[in-house]
Amino acid sequence: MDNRIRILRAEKRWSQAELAEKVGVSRNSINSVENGKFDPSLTLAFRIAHVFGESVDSIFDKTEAVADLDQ
Amino acid sequence: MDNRIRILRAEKRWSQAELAEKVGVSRNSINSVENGKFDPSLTLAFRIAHVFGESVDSIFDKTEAVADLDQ
DNA sequence: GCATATTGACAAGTATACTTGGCATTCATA
DNA sequence: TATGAATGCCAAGTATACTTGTCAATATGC
Repeated sequence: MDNRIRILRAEKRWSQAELAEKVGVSRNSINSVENGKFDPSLTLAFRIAHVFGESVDSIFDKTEAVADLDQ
Repeated sequence: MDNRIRILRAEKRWSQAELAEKVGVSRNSINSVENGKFDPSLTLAFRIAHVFGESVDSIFDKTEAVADLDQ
């Protein structure tokens, strides 16, 4: 799933390891989510949004998730 | 995780089975998410938000998810 | 009352998010 | 140089989202 994590992280000048520590997951998880290897849980999405002071909807791109829903 | 699915579903007069069919998961999954038995994936959260025409952040309550993040 | 729809719940299996640990590459800087 | 920080990636294990199938309890309509 596309997301703005890398950009937001650059603005804050946080490494993947720093972000991982802030939201309480492993660096590998941040790396995998950031690179679209797998989607975060809703809980992790909320935690990432929280530390950046943004909404889940503004950080993660729902396009692929809802692509097949429109009648 | 607290959420407004039951209320939104009542407004639309959709059964759990109807909502499940719309978002492409089993009725058991909707029932479990609605009753807080487990949290939805971010993808499912987006799909639920989409069929109700709302945002993920407005439907799901992030309070528990971010409870331990504030320094 | 009777039939049907809806919901809550459980068990067992599958898919996937997430962990730990490690290794290679790149970049900055001493 | 060389040393460390940051990133990408892989493998194997654990945790949990989600499925199918089923049953009981409750509501709703005839």
